Amino acid sequence: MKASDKSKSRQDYLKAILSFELKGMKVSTTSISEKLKTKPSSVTGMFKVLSDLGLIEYKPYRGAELTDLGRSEAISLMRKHRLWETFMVENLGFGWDEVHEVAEQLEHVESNELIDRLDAYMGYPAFDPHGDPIPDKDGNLTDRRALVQASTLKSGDVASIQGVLGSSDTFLKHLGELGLKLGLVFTVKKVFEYDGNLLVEFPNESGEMREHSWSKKLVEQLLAELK
Amino acid sequence: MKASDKSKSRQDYLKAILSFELKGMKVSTTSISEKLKTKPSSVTGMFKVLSDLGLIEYKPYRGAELTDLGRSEAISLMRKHRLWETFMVENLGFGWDEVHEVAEQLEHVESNELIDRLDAYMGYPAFDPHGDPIPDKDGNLTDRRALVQASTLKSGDVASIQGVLGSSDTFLKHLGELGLKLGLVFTVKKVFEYDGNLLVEFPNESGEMREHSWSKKLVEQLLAELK
DNA sequence: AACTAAAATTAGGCGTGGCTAAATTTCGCT
DNA sequence: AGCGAAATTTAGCCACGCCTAATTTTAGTT
Repeated sequence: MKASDKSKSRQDYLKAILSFELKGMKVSTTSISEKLKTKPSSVTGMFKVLSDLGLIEYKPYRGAELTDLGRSEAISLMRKHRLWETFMVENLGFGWDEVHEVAEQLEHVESNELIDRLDAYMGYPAFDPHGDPIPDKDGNLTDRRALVQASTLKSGDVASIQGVLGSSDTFLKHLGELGLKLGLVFTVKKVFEYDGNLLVEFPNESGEMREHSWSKKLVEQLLAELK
Repeated sequence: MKASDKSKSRQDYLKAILSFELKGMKVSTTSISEKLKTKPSSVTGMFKVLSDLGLIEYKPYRGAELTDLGRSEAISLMRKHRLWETFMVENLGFGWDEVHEVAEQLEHVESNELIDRLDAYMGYPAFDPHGDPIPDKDGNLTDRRALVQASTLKSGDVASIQGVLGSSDTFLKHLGELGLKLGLVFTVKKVFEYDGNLLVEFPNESGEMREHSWSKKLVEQLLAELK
């Protein structure tokens, strides 16, 4: 049995472990079993296997930790998952909420060439449709901690546009029509419960403050940095 | 156990069975085992399972035949396989010879919505990069165009490459090395009686006309459409 | 420090889809 | 028709990843 023996199951475990590590949580057999809809005893068994493969550090009763090898494998899976989600939303027109399940399957397709070409085809997006960063082929993440989807802003917040999640023609064209540019500082005047629209205020080209209504669809694709 | 319980293995068997039926060949346990790199005894076991699932008709010692249910499942897999191959070649820039393995994995992704959107995204292609017809979502095939083996062409004929008969790695790789692509228009300058080679002329990547000699073995596997 | 509840591991099984070896059926040939 | 080789099936086994039940370890409370 070699580390190069990938299996869907092992990959699912690595991804689950990574997700807990990223949240700064201890990786227990119980938590993993809940995430993967298995039982703790099954997780113990798999931890032994992953440990033998050098993918995790595992001490009985002490939980698990990814090794560098395991982490890079898990990040590669995350990269695949997020790139596929991006492709489905940006190119195939799926809703951002419809793509997770299918991406769970697509991420297990073994071909770095495929995923790297898909990445290039989409213009190396830095974020997926949920606003999560997409690791590059070396596993590096663009740091996104300071950025939030504009849809999460509250009334009274002052923020600047620092990125977008989409890259479709129509989306980018729309941004131009609204006069939105990277770095634009705006104030949230009101959040409409009803439809999720945001009433915002920002200066037009002449520097005069104007109010605009941004659609929910739009603000979900805007990444903002709070002032 | 239900028919809706798809499994990679069962799907591979259905596809293999379909491929033999399409060639008009009897579906024996030996032939399937060779195709799937398993053993005849394993095939016997799986035939029983598929038969219980109503996907094939199986009489011991008599081989197997797809039921309508099994055939429609197999054709759906063929559709997925060919659409993914088309996507990889047309959109991602892969060569003909590089896509089969990966498509074998992609075809197992379960989502009709995904494949139908991919189909639409590419404009409902009727043929894959090898010239094989792509079934539509109801399983209907466009009739293969009036194609002839390139080996039957005469001096002076102008034709385009529309498909290939072989699918071996070395064959497909060879096509790439020669710069042959689907749709390539060429002129037959001469047919050599001696060895059946064809002297042909077609443009290289830069658009300059060049003469090449195609071996008999090669042209027997090339499907062409006369202009 | 002892006790107990929660968490984790071990023991023992199960289903899937492979395998080898042995037995059986089919089929071509004389 | 019958014989032998080839094809096929049966019998019995294995690895993987899951399960339940029983046991062991840890950690919190008094």
